[in-house]
Amino acid sequence: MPKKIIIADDHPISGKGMEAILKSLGLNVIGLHTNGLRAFNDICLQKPEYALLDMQMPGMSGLDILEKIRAKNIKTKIIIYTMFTDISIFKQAKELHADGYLLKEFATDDLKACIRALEKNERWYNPKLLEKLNKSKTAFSSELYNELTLKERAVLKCVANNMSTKEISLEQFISERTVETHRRNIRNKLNLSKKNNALLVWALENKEFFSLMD
Amino acid sequence: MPKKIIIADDHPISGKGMEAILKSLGLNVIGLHTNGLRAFNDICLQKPEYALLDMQMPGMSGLDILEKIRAKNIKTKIIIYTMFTDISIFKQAKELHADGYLLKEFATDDLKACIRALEKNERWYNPKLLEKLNKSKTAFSSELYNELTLKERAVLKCVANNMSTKEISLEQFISERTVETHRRNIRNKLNLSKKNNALLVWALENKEFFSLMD
DNA sequence: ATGCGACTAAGGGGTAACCCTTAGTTTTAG
DNA sequence: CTAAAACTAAGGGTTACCCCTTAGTCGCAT
Repeated sequence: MPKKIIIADDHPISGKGMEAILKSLGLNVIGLHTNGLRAFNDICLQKPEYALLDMQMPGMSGLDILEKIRAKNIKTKIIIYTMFTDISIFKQAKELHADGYLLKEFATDDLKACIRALEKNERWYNPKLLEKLNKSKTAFSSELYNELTLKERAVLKCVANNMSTKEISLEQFISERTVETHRRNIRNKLNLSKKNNALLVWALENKEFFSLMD
Repeated sequence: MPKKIIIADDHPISGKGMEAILKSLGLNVIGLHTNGLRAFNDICLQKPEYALLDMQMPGMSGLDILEKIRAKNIKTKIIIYTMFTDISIFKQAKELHADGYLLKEFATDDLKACIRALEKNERWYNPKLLEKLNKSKTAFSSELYNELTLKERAVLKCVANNMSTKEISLEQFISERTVETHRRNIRNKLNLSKKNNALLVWALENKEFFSLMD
């Protein structure tokens, strides 16, 4: 007996495409929604084996549905898919134990691989995203950040705004030489690589975390 | 007669805090929810003058609620607030014509200013975010990006990984001089400033958008 | 009082990323 | 077939960032 699946996609065309691929994989598409809330209700009602959910939907995102389905202890396996490689959404989906995570652009191949995995009771995530998540171990360490002195933090914030040493020296009322000293001390304290611009890259990537601290 | 307001905040403590501030501003808090969906239903039912919505909520984010309220033509003025200064969420909220946008850390002052503005039928957004949005005229423009040639896009991706000109030349099998030429052409096509590292900064900030394109 | 940490500053030198221009070769489109 | 793009490469120069080291002043705590 073919497995049942419900699709939720904001974009009707993309949804139809998914439906076609799933049918070609021998699945029984029993629902196709463009609205998150309706998809959620339908999943609760029909409890299909799988649900394929777009992230970008008005009302209720795929992630929202995933969370609520998990909370209700429904055993439908949830596959999330997105347009973009936003690592934070992927992280959330992983934490909520999504059963699959696909990228739209690789829909065909990803779907095949994912369905195969799900049938073996395995999870399947787009390998590009897994790799990306792995690489992003430049994670913010508040312990290291806390070792910075006040002046160093001020300089760091300037760096995060891509200010030059000269600009920083003017804003902070210190000489350019002093700014350079601070820069070096910051890099050392944060154990950054000796690559060029390593501090700038770190500052930009961790801006959100310290831009509002202190 | 005091204006009515409904609050939605994932975090009960933060919600209580908001409630206290709003009361001190003479508002009538008629609802306090920790769940997006319930808050949404309550707003539909009671149609208060204002709604104050947290972005981080399970089920339905403040943005989701904003969108659905607008779609239903309910005249409740929506104030969104967030913990972080994520510019993309702010942008979305602006596009959906949120009536207010606050940052949690400045809750007290922001709320006062915002309510005052709303009473004059004006919108109010946290000035820090407005400034940030303004500064980020480095915003991603797919039109401009589409003007880049294939080789230029390849080089841009390398830049976004903080690869040096030498490293790029080795990976792309071209001379360092050629990489430099590409870099300059990219900068010109994207209208980037002549600041040092402007390309690197742009590449890092827009990585998400082009990292998986083509 | 002394000694540590923070902050300041500088000398002297290296490399990477930018600036401007010119120009040859290939590919593609009219 | 020819002209416009795209891709390649280089000459020659400036600036900014980064390296290492030394060193003075200030405030605070043992």
